[in-house]
Amino acid sequence: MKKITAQQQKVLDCIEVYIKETGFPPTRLEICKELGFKSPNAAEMHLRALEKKGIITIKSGSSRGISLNNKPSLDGYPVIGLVAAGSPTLAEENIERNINCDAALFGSNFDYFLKVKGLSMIEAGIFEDDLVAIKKTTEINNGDLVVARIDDEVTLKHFYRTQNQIELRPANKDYSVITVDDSVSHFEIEGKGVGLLRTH
Amino acid sequence: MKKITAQQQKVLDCIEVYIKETGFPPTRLEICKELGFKSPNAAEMHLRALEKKGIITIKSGSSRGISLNNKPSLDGYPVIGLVAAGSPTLAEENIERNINCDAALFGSNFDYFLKVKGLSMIEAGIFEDDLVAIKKTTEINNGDLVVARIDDEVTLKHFYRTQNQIELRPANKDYSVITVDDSVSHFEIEGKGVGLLRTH
DNA sequence: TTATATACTGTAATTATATACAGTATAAAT
DNA sequence: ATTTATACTGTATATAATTACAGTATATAA
Repeated sequence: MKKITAQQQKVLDCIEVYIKETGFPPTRLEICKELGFKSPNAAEMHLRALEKKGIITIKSGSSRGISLNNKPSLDGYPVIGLVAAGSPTLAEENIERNINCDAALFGSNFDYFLKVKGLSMIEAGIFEDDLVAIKKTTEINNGDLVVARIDDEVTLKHFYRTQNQIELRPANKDYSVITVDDSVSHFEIEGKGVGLLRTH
Repeated sequence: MKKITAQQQKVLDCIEVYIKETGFPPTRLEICKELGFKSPNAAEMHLRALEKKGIITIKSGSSRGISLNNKPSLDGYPVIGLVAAGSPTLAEENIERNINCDAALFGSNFDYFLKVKGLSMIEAGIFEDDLVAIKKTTEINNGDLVVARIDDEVTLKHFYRTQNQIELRPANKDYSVITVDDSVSHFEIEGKGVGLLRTH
């Protein structure tokens, strides 16, 4: 993101405050009135600059057609979509969006949401595109829902430790159990599922 | 809050979706285009009705001057456990606890959480003690997850309207379809499931 | 029976708004 | 030394948008 000038920041703040108070964005003239400009073109130029810098989007020809592109929700939780091979789960590139909610929404606190891919946990009531709230921890008990990394691939399964090996069990009879053994060069528990969020 | 008609609900939903997608409210003509009306006055009249009922506020003379009055409830969203026979779902005695979260957690806004009893929706990934986010509305499409009241009993099922009857279908082959017919003295749709919350 | 509310079509006027164009001025970058 | 970006004023105009008014039709309430 490019640097923003002091005046552009003022205009941006003005838009944010206006939306917060009214529920819709201001017009050029309203921005001028608020900031003391005498020409609508003053606002127009700042809006163009902000758009060029990718901070807002202006829908041409529409009144009040300003949308804010920044949703950095300070206290939101990141939604992790597909994890690119080799990148840390929480890397910027894997964050799909942010969700604002209470830290205690699922009893214990958590760190991020993982968006479920595939149907391997369907019998546990975990469907594709469901969001599983993940708490970063390596304290795992048998039967826990875990996020594990196996050879640069991230997977969500039930964890079971038997006498001398670790099993990652799907909840779908069409999938097979993953056994962590010598054929696996890298294995790591990233965290534990503490909750689930689904939008119908 | 006064009762809202089906058409007014459509207009309200349309506004909510539009704001969610663009960041600013629609014009009368945009509402018409979305809902198939041919006169801007159709939208105007619905907006006036919604304003009269206190659901929206219209800033006169402003383009796109629509604000939603839906307030993020101060002490969170109620979790409804067992609904006592004869009592309104949201009656004090049925509220188990309150959950603090964003109104837009599930895309559209919602009114309360219903705690799931029994296994009748298990094949839809809805387990016992899951919390289903319910939006109070009577606008239902086939296949929607609905909260229905049948003879003072509240149930969560999939809604299907066939030629001449209404069916409430469970998502569990061990349960049978409920057919709404003459044997039912009272039937009412209370709302629609828009999301799900589960704590592991 | 007569209102009153819902649910629209269709037209038109007024005003709200975006946006182009012509300037002025200053500071930083090339 | 000349361009380029910032930071505006001031005017004008096409069009976006609200909103009034005149109808039609149906259902429900008083």
